Amino acid sequence: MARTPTTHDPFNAVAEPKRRQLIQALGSKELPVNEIVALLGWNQPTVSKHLKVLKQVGLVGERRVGRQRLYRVNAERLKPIFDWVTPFERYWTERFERLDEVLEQMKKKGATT
Amino acid sequence: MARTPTTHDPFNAVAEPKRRQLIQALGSKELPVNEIVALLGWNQPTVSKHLKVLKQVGLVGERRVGRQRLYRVNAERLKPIFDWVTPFERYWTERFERLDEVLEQMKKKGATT
DNA sequence: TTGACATATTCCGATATGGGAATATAATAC
DNA sequence: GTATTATATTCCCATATCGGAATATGTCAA
Repeated sequence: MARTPTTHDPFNAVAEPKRRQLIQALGSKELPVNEIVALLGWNQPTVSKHLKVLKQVGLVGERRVGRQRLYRVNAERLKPIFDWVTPFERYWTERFERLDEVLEQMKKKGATT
Repeated sequence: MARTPTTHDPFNAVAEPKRRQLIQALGSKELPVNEIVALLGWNQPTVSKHLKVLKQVGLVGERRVGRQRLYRVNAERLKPIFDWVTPFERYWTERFERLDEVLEQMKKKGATT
């Protein structure tokens, strides 16, 4: 067996740095390939190919208008990644402060020291 | 050029489903290869190989104790993924409710209608 | 039609992957 | 030293990948 295909799921699609850039560049805007090319400075086939992968995984949507194809991010498809990684947030965030908060609350309630 | 190597960054390392399972299985525990094998039901070389990749990217740490090697997750290395994906949360979460909250607040302040 | 513009596809090659099977290394016990 | 346990490494192979260059498709305009 080989590596999991890039089109298998959002995790694999987004492993490619350029594909992440692409998604970020799009943001909430809807852009024609044209402008993406200008924006990122890659050559057109490169952009089209990456868009194809992203479309196959459902990470972007496509709308045809005249000779153009307008692409937009389909953010919901990123949720699996978010959901998988979020539980680990507590290990690097100072949101251990939540614990501190609780302790602070208890102090207040207990009033005198 | 070929695909970005799995050992290049957390994104690529975690693209492999088994590697995600592995990380989840470890959680905050520290386990010897032994138990990981039992826990996941894969064969030992498979586990070792995946651990190797994860270690190279810094996603797990290793501690030697006797003949065993205890592995633990290095959660901070997941932060880049979290940071990249988090900005998109607003597109699928009902935390648009934040907006609603604000509007609600304004209503209250403005009192009458 | 012909041409120009917008985008997609094909062909190529170098490269790494992940699994299985077998084997190597390391550490402890006897 | 020898056996045993714990883990890592090597070899092999089918399979995708990404980029570049060239080319194909599609749509509008004159």
